[in-house]
Amino acid sequence: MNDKAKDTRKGRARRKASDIKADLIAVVVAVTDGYPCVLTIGQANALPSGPFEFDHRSLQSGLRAWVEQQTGQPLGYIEQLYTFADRDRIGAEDQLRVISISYLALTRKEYAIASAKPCWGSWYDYFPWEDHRSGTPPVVLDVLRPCLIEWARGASGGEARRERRRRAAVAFGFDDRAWNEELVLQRYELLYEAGLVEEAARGAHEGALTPVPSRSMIADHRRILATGIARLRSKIKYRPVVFELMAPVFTLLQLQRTVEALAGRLVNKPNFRRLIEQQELVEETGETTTETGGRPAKLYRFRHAVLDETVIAGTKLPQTRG
Amino acid sequence: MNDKAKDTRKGRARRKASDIKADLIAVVVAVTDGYPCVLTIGQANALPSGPFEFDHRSLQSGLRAWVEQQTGQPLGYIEQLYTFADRDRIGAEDQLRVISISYLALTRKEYAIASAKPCWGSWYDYFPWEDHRSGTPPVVLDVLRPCLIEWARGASGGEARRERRRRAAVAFGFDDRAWNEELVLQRYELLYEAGLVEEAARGAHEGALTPVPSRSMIADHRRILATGIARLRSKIKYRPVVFELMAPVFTLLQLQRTVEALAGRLVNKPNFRRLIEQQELVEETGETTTETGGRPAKLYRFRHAVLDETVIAGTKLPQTRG
DNA sequence: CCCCCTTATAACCAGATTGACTATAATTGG
DNA sequence: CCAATTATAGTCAATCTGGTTATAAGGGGG
Repeated sequence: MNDKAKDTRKGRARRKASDIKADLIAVVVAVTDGYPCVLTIGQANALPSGPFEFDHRSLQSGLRAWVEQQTGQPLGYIEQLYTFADRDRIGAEDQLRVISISYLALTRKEYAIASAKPCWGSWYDYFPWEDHRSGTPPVVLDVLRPCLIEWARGASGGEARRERRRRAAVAFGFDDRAWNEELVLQRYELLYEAGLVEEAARGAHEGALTPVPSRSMIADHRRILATGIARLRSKIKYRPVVFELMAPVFTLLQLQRTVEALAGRLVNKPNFRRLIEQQELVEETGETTTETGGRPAKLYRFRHAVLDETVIAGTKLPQTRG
Repeated sequence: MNDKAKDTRKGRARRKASDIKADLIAVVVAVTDGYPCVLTIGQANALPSGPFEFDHRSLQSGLRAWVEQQTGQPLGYIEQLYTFADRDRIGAEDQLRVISISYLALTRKEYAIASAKPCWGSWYDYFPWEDHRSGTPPVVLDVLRPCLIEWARGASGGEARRERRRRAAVAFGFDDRAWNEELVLQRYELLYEAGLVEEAARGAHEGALTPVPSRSMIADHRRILATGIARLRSKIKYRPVVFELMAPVFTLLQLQRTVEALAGRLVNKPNFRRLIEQQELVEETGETTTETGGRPAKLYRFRHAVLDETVIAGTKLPQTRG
């Protein structure tokens, strides 16, 4: 064995395949009172994460362990987001390749243990341009649009300028295009490319443009969050995952408000009810609540049986194209 | 440093986080003459794969390198399938955790370089029960159904028996249920659980049932293939990925046959044409071909522009519910 | 050379789904 | 008891979907 050679000229020697580290990163989401919240650590600028270790039974259980240790929040529903290992993400000294495996988890804050200090924040603090529930937010038209137009003007060549204009228009719904709430990642990447988010300046980019007012995160965590939001906004339309975020018993309006918080746009009330009922996703508990003001609302619970019945088929939530 | 301690009692000492190996595994798909084919190595019983190494620029480029080296097939479209690292997949001697990162790649055989010996096989060799283009295949009703009924009978307790019956019925469309072509993975896992595929017997399972006639693969490669097929069958319905499998110029019927090969079921011809045209996914080349027999068919090409226009929105292929 | 067979292409129709709107019922709070 | 608020039911048109039928344009065999 050439262990000695390896030990003496550590970093610069040829690398073995096992000089690899795997990081687990979690986007943990909960919704309360119409606010879609994400779980963070540090100064609310990092997602819970930690290395995959030898005694972790699986990737998922390793993730659960890290999140619970760092935030006291136990996780229920988990799904994988993406795995990546680009050169940009190399560890210090270039000695280690880091593979990042990111996950989306859905939970409810009530689960949280009091001992730890879970740090929840509305994800619209990080993406103020994504909340269209009260119409297009001012920041889009007043800040982003002029900045992006300016950015497009900076391209070299007329064709490149038109291309930038078109991309911005598609992503943000300019020029009478429809807003598509699923394009979260495309929008973030466009702003990154245009130097309009804080983290774009870190890599010693060109002219340091003044970033759009929004909360940032360390490394590429905000990008991972964007991926999680996009995945969730897409998934609620064809899988009954919203219920992971609901209390065991809820009213239909509460369910609708949760969907709207996630999608960042309002849906039509009668149509929403019809869609939920005709898919038999929920059943009445027989009770009502008056806590909502007005006429008492029937309480419902999720029919867990549908997960077996339709397995993975149909079961789509409203397309929220209203 | 306790390098010495580590070197002497190698395997059994406490492990560092870096005792990790990452494997890249590819499900490479092409379609020719109505056969959906998968690229294999060895005795057509393994997917192309190899470890992620230090000089790979990214996971994807590492995958491309391995596939090209092992099969001579360059890859075009690639998307990630899943990353896993369960204890089952531990390396020999329990000294190494292996993380497997699987990908789905779409390509055309024409690309293949003559030097290597690419080994293509219809994926229905591995999943004979998945091809419903000529109606429900005999193996489903004559072999799988009785075997699964027998398996359900073997459960302990009436409730467990009913549960098994129901799961089998949902997955395979028994008892007047509709066949859902997307449940590829559920079906495979059900057969695995029932001991009806060859690899289920490897883990020294209970009674060695006689497996259903079908081609098997090493390790869990067949399971990964099932994941890839399921993803592809789902994705062709809402993203224009079929075109990655088509020649630059094609007739609408050729496009339809490709979709049918993937979905394992027939679609309605006029509806298919209407769907393709109204989405403006293709444009006429102005030429026609008589190679198809009968009346000459117009030739079309994919409008790559749609990838920009709709970005990630709409653009869905037929739901193939016919 | 004509007829038949095959495939391409166009037109049509009924049922289901969707989006949007309107009306009515049941509470609370002043 | 009235007004405000919320829940719930019903309606209507536009669209989409699955399916069928009819017509056009080639090649090949008798």
